[in-house]
Amino acid sequence: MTKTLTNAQNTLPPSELELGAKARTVLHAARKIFLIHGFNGATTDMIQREAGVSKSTVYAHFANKEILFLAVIKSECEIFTASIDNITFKPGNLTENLRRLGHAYLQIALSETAMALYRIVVAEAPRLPALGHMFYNSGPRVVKDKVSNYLKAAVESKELDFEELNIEEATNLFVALMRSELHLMYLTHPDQPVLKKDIDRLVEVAINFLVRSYGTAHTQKN
Amino acid sequence: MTKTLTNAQNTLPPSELELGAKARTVLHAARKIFLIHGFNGATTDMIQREAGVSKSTVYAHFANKEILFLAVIKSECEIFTASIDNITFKPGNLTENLRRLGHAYLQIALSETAMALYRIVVAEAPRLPALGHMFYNSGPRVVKDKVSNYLKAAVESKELDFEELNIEEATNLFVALMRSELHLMYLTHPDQPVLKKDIDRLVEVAINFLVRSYGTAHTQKN
DNA sequence: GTCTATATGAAGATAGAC
DNA sequence: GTCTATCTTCATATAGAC
Repeated sequence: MTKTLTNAQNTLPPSELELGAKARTVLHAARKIFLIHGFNGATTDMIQREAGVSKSTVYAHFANKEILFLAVIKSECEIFTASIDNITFKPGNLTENLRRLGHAYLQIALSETAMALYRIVVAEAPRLPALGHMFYNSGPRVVKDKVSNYLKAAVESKELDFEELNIEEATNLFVALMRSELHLMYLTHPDQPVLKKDIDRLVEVAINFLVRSYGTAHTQKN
Repeated sequence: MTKTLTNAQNTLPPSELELGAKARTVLHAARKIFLIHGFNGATTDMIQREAGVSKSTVYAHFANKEILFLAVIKSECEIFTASIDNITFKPGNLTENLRRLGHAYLQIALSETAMALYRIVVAEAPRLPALGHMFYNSGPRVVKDKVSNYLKAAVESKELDFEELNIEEATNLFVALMRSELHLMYLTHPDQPVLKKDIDRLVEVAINFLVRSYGTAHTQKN
């Protein structure tokens, strides 16, 4: 009777918080294996072995491989969102805040975990569109809201003026400048380490670009 | 004896041109199946069925699944490069040429095939780094060379002046502006069609952005 | 819930006839 | 080279004891 109050459909993965200790062990093992091997490359055997439990323990908590996979991705997306939410602004000038925004974002987006997640989601999205939407809404969407709010404030305080562009377009441009081409570079060259120096330079170049185009008399250098 | 003149190592996939009719049938079937299902998701059974041949015919021409996969990706990359090479400039003003460059690039990058290829390469790159390098060099690298050459000419003709930026950085910015965020949007929302209107707007916005920042007295509007 | 053992199916790859 | 039939391995998932 009271059972109906919990997850009505067992087609949905359980949320991490409502899991017991053993189930979390399985989830963490699954996270590791899926992020390394992808959905099809990962096997329930690997996960079971990594977790140090038996097969039936896995299936006692997760109906099947796909449900377990979705639980992992959902959990990762939540962590992703949380770390973006943690980005803070130092009250101060435009350039400094854009710099913080850029560094914080790139530190997340270029992390091992985020790139592994990106690889999997982009690969599986055609089969599981919900995955793509979840990822977009937990990551890029959240970043863009953050940037968008900041840019809006900067327009109101007359530090920026986008003229013919609306805020969403301006946001897209700035975020795009930040991520690419470094993101693509690392995605296709997994054997090369992410260099802090490159990130720093990229952020400066992007900020410069933005301020040159849409800074006001207050913020333009020339 | 003369055999040694051909592919010395059978660990390398054969080039498309040196294949017989049946082998090409297999390759084309494999192309379709791999681009839809990815490496692990595709099975040799599917490929065999799609090609309308038997299993041993597949293995007669390609040593194993991975070799066949590499042959497909290599072939796709070559086509990719060729279509980028086809981008031409209309002698005329800066804006018009950037527009041609942008449209041609996005038409390729946002095509079904290119996005399917991107999904697979990005997913498999950690296991097969050579794949990532090949893709980067056949696609993004070629585009960037194209853009780079054009921008260099535009600097020499005093239509653009990048000041503190070198040409490579300027190229990265422009290409990044073009691709993102539309690329990411479509990757994570495979159920949504690519809209010409969005591409057009994106190209205009990016060009405007570039010219505002780095146009000279000749090319600036204000 | 958790284990060991196993059912059941599918995958990659090969044997042997033609 | 190409086919049919098959080998072997490994995958997902379950049965049944504790």
